[in-house]
Amino acid sequence: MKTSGVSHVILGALRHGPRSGYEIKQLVDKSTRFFWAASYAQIYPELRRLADAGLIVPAGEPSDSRRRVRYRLTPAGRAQLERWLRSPAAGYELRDEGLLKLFFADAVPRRDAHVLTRQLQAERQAILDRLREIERTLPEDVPTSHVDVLRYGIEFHEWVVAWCARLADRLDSDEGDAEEGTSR
Amino acid sequence: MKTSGVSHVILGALRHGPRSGYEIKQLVDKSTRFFWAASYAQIYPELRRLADAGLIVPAGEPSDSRRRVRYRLTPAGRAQLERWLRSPAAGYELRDEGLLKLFFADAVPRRDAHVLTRQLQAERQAILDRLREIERTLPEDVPTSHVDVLRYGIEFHEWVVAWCARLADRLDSDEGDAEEGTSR
DNA sequence: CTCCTCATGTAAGCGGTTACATGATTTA
DNA sequence: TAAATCATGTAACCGCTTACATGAGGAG
Repeated sequence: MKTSGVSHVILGALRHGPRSGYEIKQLVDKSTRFFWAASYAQIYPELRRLADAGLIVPAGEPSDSRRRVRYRLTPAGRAQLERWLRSPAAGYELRDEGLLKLFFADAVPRRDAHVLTRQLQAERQAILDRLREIERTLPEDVPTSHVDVLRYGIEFHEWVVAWCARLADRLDSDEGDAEEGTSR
Repeated sequence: MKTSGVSHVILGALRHGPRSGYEIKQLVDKSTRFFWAASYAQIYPELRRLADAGLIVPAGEPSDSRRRVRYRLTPAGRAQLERWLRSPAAGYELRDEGLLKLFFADAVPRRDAHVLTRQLQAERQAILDRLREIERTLPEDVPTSHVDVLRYGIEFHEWVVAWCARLADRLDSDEGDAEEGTSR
């Protein structure tokens, strides 16, 4: 079976015990969403495919009167997860409208570019705040690998906010130069 | 007309003079690709739509014996570009397989997690090298806004590489602890 | 009894990539 | 004259989002 994208999220989410599609979605929204999102419309059909391929099976556990199907990894599923983790490829895709605007910022007066930068800074600051909130309310039993990645997010956003501030200051101090357009 | 995504790239690419679809694609591949990619299959149809909407027009310039259509911004097109640049929204989307692997890294022994981190570091270092090469070979007349964004890319990747190195060192020094699985 | 959360799903559509098709012009 | 590059385009497909549908169980 060709695993890719959602498959790895699901396989990974099941690595420490059975989870349902709903629970996986919750996990994703609380954690991987920032660098790898997934929706129900991806998760549920993919659970089917993974089950058909024998990588996961419904865990026949005692149901607590909730209609719900939890899946667990089969040996084949765990092997697949480990194979993926050990494989070298690790693509990277970004769509950052803020950077795109900054890139074309010389189409508007310096003033506006300055405002633009401050807006970007504020947005990233808001994300940073949310990440810090997540860190504060982190349960005890969370794996270190999760903490590592969360710290990545926090420290990255700290860096971005500082970078925006630096750029904004520069755009501010140079004020008085030629307006409009050619800011080179 | 509903402008979004490619529209802004095109409008932005035309802000300093007429460009053809081919030239826009080249510009994208050399610069915005890292934070906003675009393919021919997006660019050419979008040029049509923008022209139909009156935001751009074919620049009837003296052709240098090349079959080619360059477009330039109409006043409406420039207004649209500036409106977008001044609008507050600036979405952000990331798909980072490296982080996803790190997130699930406690499914393999510490050794493998260490290797994984080093691989990630090497990949990001390679991107960093390419960005530095671009910076070295930057033409004179490039707008400062482009330089700013390139510097962002370079400094960001410097930060990432350092972060990976730190994590890898930690995974290395703790060696001797419990293998396999529960790395907390 | 009502509302909220739990829980599983699907249809339609959008944004994007990949692969292909075509031909002109320049360079070796 | 062959190969590379310039130049414009499209069809098929894929991954993903949005919106909707349905119903059960728990909370007030």
